[in-house]
Amino acid sequence: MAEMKRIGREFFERDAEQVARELLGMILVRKLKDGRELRARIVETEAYFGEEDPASRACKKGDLRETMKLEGGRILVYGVHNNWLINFVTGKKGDAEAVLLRALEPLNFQEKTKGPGLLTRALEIDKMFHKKIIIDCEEIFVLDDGSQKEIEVIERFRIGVKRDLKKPMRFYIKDSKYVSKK
DNA sequence: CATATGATGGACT
DNA sequence: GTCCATCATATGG
Repeated sequence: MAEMKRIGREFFERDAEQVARELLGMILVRKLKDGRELRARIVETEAYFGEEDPASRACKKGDLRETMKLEGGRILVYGVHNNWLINFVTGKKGDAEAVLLRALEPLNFQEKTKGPGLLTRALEIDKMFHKKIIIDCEEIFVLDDGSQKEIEVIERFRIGVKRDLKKPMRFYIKDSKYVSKK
């Protein structure tokens, strides 16, 4: 078994695209109140930016933009169509950037996780986590087991957005059965 | 307080 | 691929 390393602040304080790519293959750990520990591999992510990104909710002023401007490593949760979506804020303080978690591969549990709204339900993530810091959070964090180097990354345009950027900002693990959409 | 708005999911063609 | 139920949130008065 490869060494399990917990991801720190430096990892998140970089460009959203870079973080979105490198998050693939890593393990998201969620400790529930009842003691159960859910583990899932991150298989699909999307990068979002600020004012210059027409698909980002941070292109308009408000709490979403302010949260995305915080330092890398913050958790951002917001609701749409009665689903909670979880993001990790990336970049330095002042940069409006974040990475959306779109799909997970469950490792030790059996719930639907093929989609951003489904995975938050499976992991019991809600607005309580908004603005928390993932670096030293006991209830949720990310582990690197070193499997990332064996992964082949596919690039696609983002899903469900009206206007996208010129460059694909959605990334997923090739051949994963748990990707939300090919 | 009123109301517009989806970074969705699931059902259906 | 298209349609749409549904509801927390953001924003403005």
